[in-house]
Amino acid sequence: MSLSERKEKILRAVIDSYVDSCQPVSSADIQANYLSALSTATIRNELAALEDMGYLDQPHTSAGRIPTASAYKLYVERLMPRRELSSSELEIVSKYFDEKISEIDDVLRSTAKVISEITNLTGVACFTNVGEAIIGNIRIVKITSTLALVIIVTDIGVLKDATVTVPSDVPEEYFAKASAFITASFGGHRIEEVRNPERLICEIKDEFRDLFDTILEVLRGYLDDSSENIVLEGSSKLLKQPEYSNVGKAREMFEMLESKEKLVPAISSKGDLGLTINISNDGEDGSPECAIVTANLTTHGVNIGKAGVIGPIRMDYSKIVSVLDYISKTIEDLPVAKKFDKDN
Amino acid sequence: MSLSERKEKILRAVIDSYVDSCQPVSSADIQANYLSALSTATIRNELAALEDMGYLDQPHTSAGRIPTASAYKLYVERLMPRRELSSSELEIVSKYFDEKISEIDDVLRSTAKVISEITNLTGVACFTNVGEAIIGNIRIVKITSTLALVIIVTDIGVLKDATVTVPSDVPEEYFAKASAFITASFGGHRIEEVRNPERLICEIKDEFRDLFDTILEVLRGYLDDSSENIVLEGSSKLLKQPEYSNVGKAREMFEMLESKEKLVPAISSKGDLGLTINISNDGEDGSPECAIVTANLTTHGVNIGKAGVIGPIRMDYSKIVSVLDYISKTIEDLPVAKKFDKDN
DNA sequence: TGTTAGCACTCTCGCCTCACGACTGCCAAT
DNA sequence: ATTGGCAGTCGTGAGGCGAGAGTGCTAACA
Repeated sequence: MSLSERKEKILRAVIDSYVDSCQPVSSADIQANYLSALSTATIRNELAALEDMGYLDQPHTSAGRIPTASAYKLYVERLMPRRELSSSELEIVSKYFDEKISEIDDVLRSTAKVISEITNLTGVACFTNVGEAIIGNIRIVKITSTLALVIIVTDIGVLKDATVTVPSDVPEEYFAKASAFITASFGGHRIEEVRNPERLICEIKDEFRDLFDTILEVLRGYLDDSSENIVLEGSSKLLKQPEYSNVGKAREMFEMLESKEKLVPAISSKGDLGLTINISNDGEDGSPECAIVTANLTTHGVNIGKAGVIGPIRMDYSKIVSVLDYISKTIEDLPVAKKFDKDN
Repeated sequence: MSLSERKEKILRAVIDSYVDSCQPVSSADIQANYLSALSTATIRNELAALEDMGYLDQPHTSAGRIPTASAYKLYVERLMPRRELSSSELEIVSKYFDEKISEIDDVLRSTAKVISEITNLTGVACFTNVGEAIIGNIRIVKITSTLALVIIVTDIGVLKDATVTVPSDVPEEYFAKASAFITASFGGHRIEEVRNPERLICEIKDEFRDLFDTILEVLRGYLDDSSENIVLEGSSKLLKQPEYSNVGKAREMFEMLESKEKLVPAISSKGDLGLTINISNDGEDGSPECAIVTANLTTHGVNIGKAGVIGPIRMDYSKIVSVLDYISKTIEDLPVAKKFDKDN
């Protein structure tokens, strides 16, 4: 079903105004601020038609209109203007990305912070499913008489290392040899392949058997708690939004943000698109009424994760999409990204 | 100023009742639920006296009494009962600590979770000021042609490691020698001593000069962002407390929780006591009206950090102190703690 | 046929009032 | 010193009312 140009203009006006003020939009508002060439009566007729088509809602007879979820979807797909970032927004981005960033964790954190600061909503960033990372190099380093550190280098960077206990009488040279063997076994494989370890290597030397199993366990550990890898910034900003001035709604929202179990699927849904917009109406699955917009992050072509924004359904999609686009590009070219080259 | 036994009983009743219900407590309430032997008139007289002494407040003439901050202080010091944990509470603790915990991060996270779950408030845990950690062993490990990992082992565990860029032509053997030299230079010193590096060593071999400076920079990095080391769990639980049913108050609170700059001093104040109770009244320094109770965490005698609870001033101090006590003891004996022994 | 002015109608919101009831403080009796 | 009784205070919630916002509809007009 396609809309006349005038209907599109009016619908856009309703959305823009409502996003800005969170107040139902009246025909007079539209005339005063967006389309002064039309009379309020004409606008009213069009509003009534748009309501029939399912794009608008009316809280009660003597109130203005508010956009429905379908209206937002249409807005994102066809109606919204593509913006450039303002200079103050560009400044915020460079504030966080110009300073030296030395760890991939910092990339995620800065990304989430920038998003939050520019949009005044909650910024979120997470690693790609760590199971898909390709193992490059595994080093076991003895650090005390009974402890060793397992360092796993992958195409998306160095994983958070794990400590393992080892017998105190193992000489350091052993670990050098073991590292080489282990790297030979796992190198080039995706982490999730450890679920079927028998495919990894034909024969395991007996002397490395224990260590091999330990490393397997460590790798499985990464598969289990991908939850650790979510960064949230600016959750408190949600409390500034009128949608959550009701404490009950606010609590639903914060409970979702806190429970990674709910958050992970919400963020990673619809995997591979460049941009995902996920508008969830209240009640359908216990999740609060909110919208999540995420973009994939890549550096030099390697997918490292996702970043986006969480907020009420009423948000400035135009601005958000621009910001996410710009940040994606910024990260694509980040100098720090060199460290993720597969030159190991 | 000392209170008669009856005044103490009444004050305790007021606090217990108010903590439970968040409603002003009337003389009739006290008679019905705590002290049926006394008449309401007598209780009223005592209440008036306690109000004169500054322990109680009256929101308005026809309301009951609520405890003041001094009342809570007195309660914690002398009035409150010392409890044992209930069996369901003990179950929660063992749920989080019986499963294998392999990293110090996990200790903090579990601690915060347990506290939050038992108290229904926000649990917090953090490392001791990392500057006081004593360096044991520093290893530099080459992981790609241009990147190396700096692993710093201290008496409180392995620090989150840092990646540094290195010239691609440096042979691996160099790092082994360098690690030995660097360890010799820094070993046994507290991290904060790097502020005056000239005291650390008399002469630096030229070949290690660059690396030495890099490590200095890495160590200084830890001093700067101690903020990373705070774990919060269950912030959303605060929204269940009537104190924060007003969104404005809730936002103040969440903004504090989000800004490590405000949170760190609040948690680490009054350093060395076994238990610190910090009741901050609204407005005095921009921080929200809340109370923070923290305990020191040690394992096998080594101080590793702090843990506690953040919530409204009206909280069940008796329960909280018991929980913190019990958790402290649990962590003191955690098997995982062995890895912090200074045997390196 | 599309657009517009005018008007009656609807519904929310804030305001006011008022009566209820929760507690207290005080006084007089024990 | 304690207690019952009672008058007094004050917050709270219900109900009513008027203003104002915004609509839908109708009739006129291009």
